[in-house]
Amino acid sequence: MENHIIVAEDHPLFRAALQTALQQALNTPEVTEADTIAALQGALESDANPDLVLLDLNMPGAHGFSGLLYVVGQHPKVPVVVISAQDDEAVIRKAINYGASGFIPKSSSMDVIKSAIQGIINGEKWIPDNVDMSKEAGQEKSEIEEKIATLTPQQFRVLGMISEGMLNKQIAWELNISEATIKAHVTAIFRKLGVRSRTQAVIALQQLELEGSDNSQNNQQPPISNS
Amino acid sequence: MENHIIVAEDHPLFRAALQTALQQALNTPEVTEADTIAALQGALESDANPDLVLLDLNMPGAHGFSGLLYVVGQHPKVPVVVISAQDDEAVIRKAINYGASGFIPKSSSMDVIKSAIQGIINGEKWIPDNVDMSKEAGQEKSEIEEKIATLTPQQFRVLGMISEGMLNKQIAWELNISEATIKAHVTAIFRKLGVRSRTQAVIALQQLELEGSDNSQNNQQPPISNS
DNA sequence: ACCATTGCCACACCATTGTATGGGCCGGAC
DNA sequence: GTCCGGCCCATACAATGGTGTGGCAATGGT
Repeated sequence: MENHIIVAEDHPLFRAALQTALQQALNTPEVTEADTIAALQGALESDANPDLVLLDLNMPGAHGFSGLLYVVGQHPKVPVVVISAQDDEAVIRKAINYGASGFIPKSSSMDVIKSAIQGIINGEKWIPDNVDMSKEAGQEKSEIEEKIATLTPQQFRVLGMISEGMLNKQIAWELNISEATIKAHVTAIFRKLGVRSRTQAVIALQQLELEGSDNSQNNQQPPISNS
Repeated sequence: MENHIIVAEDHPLFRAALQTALQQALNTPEVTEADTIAALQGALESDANPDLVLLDLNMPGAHGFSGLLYVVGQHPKVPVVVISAQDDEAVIRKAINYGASGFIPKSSSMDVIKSAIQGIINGEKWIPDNVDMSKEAGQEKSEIEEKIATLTPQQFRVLGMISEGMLNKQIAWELNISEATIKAHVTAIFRKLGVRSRTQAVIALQQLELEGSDNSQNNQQPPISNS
């Protein structure tokens, strides 16, 4: 069988390793590589129904889970496997809750990666088995996450550039479209995100990244008793 | 002896607990409380030479280590003890490298806190003893961190408000000064940070928070099999 | 006492941002 | 087919953002 796989992975070495794993795990797969979120978007526009997307978190152009949220938001039918160097239980659970079909830690061995890919291609879920997915399975997406998933591809690109500090003028030049159009996109993005300035937009995006790092002082009162 | 201590801590319960610890650890200390970075700044302007500052990370008005950086930048002689719910080794080492005189995890018992305070008042350093500070002791501050330390108190306040998405006009109203003055501050801040827009300024600030969470692929186990 | 430095402030001026309105071109869904 | 929605573009306008210039007061070194 011929499978089309999109590999969205920043690090060239690891991308090559994934290539090898795919060649061995599948029969003559057709692999498209993407090293940025923009490239991933391009690949999904060429073929909106790949059999699988391997997605690294923390790619250039994305922040935290925003890349995953975008893909599952725009292409709900496409199975996405998250590949990440971070393998906290919280990160894994979050990825699955946001619609990923699986999670493969970068520390996995080649054999593990191969079997994971084969399983997922056949419609299974796949996660490291030392993770307990049962508890708290029913988390919801936060506000901002749902909103990001409603952005159109172009809007998502523009938002990414805004959150890199670029001016409307620069974005227009980079995308080869007029500044007037950029402004139109920007206004649309603000409406969807519920903010009123580009500064607030990048602040909203930061929230995304911090949410995973859990923690802290939710309700932990001081452990003090005293004399 | 009369000691003047500033307690900068957001959570009221914990602030009260620290009060108790201070009363017991020291002889009739004079304690000033601050629940925001702005309040801490005010306290430091009233008395620029307190004997000790207890500083919680993640206070309203600060982001990550920016509060610590500001205090040590503007008041290098004042000993600062960081108090935090996060007690990762990386966070602790970072705090010390940025000029903190000690680190007290929020999970510490009352006795530990008392002895820590007593030690630091006497000029010692104090860190949890399960942390190995020897390795990599000579880290340097990153670009952005050094820059933040050069901000004036007012500039620091303004930067904090910018990174909360406020307009110049709103900031002016909040600080009871004219918008023109805010703009002057903003321009000065940008120069010091090396950025050209408020958006880039908040992006620069995010870098600060992410730097600690590094660690990436230190996992070499291939511990997986599958679903 | 003098000067240099630094923070604070205000006015004038230009650049950027954000919105509204209106239009044209597609491709997919009904 | 028609309708809808994304994408593109333009004009005009109001608001906000950012800089240059200069003035004032306080500080600290000489």
